Amino acid sequence: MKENESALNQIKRGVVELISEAELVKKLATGKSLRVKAGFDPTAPDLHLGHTVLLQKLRQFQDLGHQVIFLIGDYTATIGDPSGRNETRPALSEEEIKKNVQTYQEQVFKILDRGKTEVAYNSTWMKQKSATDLIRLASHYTMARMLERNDFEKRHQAGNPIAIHEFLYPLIQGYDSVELKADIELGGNDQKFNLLMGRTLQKVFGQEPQVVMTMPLLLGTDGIQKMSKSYGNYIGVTDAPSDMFGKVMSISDELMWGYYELLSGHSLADIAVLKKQVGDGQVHPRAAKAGLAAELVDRFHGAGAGAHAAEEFDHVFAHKGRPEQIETLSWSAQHPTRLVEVLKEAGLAPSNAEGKRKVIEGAVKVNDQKVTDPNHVLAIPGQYTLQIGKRQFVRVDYR
RNA sequence: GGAGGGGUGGCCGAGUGGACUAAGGCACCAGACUGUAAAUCUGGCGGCUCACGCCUUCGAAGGUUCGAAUCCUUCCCCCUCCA
Repeated sequence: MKENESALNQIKRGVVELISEAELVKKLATGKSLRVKAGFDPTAPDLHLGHTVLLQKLRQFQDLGHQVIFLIGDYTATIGDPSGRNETRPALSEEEIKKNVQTYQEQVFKILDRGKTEVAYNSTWMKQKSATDLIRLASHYTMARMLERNDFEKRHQAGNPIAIHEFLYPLIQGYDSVELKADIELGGNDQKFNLLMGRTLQKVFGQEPQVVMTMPLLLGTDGIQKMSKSYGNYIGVTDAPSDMFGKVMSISDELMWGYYELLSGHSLADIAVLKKQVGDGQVHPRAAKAGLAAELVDRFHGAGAGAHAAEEFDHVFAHKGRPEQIETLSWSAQHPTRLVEVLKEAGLAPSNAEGKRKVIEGAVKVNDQKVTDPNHVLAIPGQYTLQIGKRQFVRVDYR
């Protein structure tokens, strides 16, 4: 019994809501390997740290001997999850979905134990369904209850459109739990409604309702919206070590604590101590942040990668040096040599006009020399290290 | 089916014949200050051109006009009320 208690505590760490604890205790007490489901919409081609909050929790279940079902919502992706949205999501093409699924498969096992993971696709059963099946499914829920949902209600109140098919999303997600006979379903905090639908439908189909656990949403690097590829505020698990380190360093001090709690392996007590030390000046906030950045880089790029990224970071930003790895472009004399055009060709500026503006603004350096003349021309042959802003470097090699 | 309101740059939102590449805000980029933090200040924020300048953009397509985001026609889309 003691074992189950400590397992319970582990499971509960960081969880926002658990419905219900009593049911969870009961399920754990059976001693069986539980079926733990989490669904992912293959809407973004890369996993980011926001996804890992949930994945780490799944991993915990695996380590406790349970079966994880990684459900890929390839069917639901064609609908688009309305959760947390104030507008209809664009539906994805089959081809995009296929590509994204591929990427998920490659990246998710950086965290999950492949041997204890069952990968499922909800298209497997949903494609078999007839219109009649769907209508029958829809009969188990009411409009009034759908509209109780905060995001729907807000959109409704604001006079924004809600398409009928968006009501089907939670129903289908809930039905997935029926198909999979899920004992537990995990999701982001914004998924609560969809997760509860699983319980409702499981009861309808005579199954024991799943336990619902929601995890906090990780804010993006902007500190405002949840981390999401589509908001451009994400840190990808495949980001290069230096990028990952840099992105973490660029988050605000305040946000850092949320990241510590959701992402780091430190105990909550340790984090509280660190926070206090930063508070009374014993530890510089920058150092605390660098520690977090290094830990995360280590996790995704192997032990030691974090320390290396930290060194590199100091070299480039604290000592204003050049990064170790600079993308090098080998160009023939055919390529433009006018600086503004070179910036565009090298991908440092989206247009000549923008490149020109940046030159005039004094944001551009050639071989560490600031160049402010928009008509500057590079002599060829020659090698040039171009820098725009603080962090973008490209080396151009004219032959 | 009927009546009314509306679609403006990444977002919000002014503008109802010329001074409109389109006010203002947010976001974003760069510079200063820093710890690539926050806050603040400064500049920028459609494209092409060394440049004079040219081209593209106010849901879509046509039209009126010397001139259209603004007027007309058709179409598409959204919202509200009634049925």
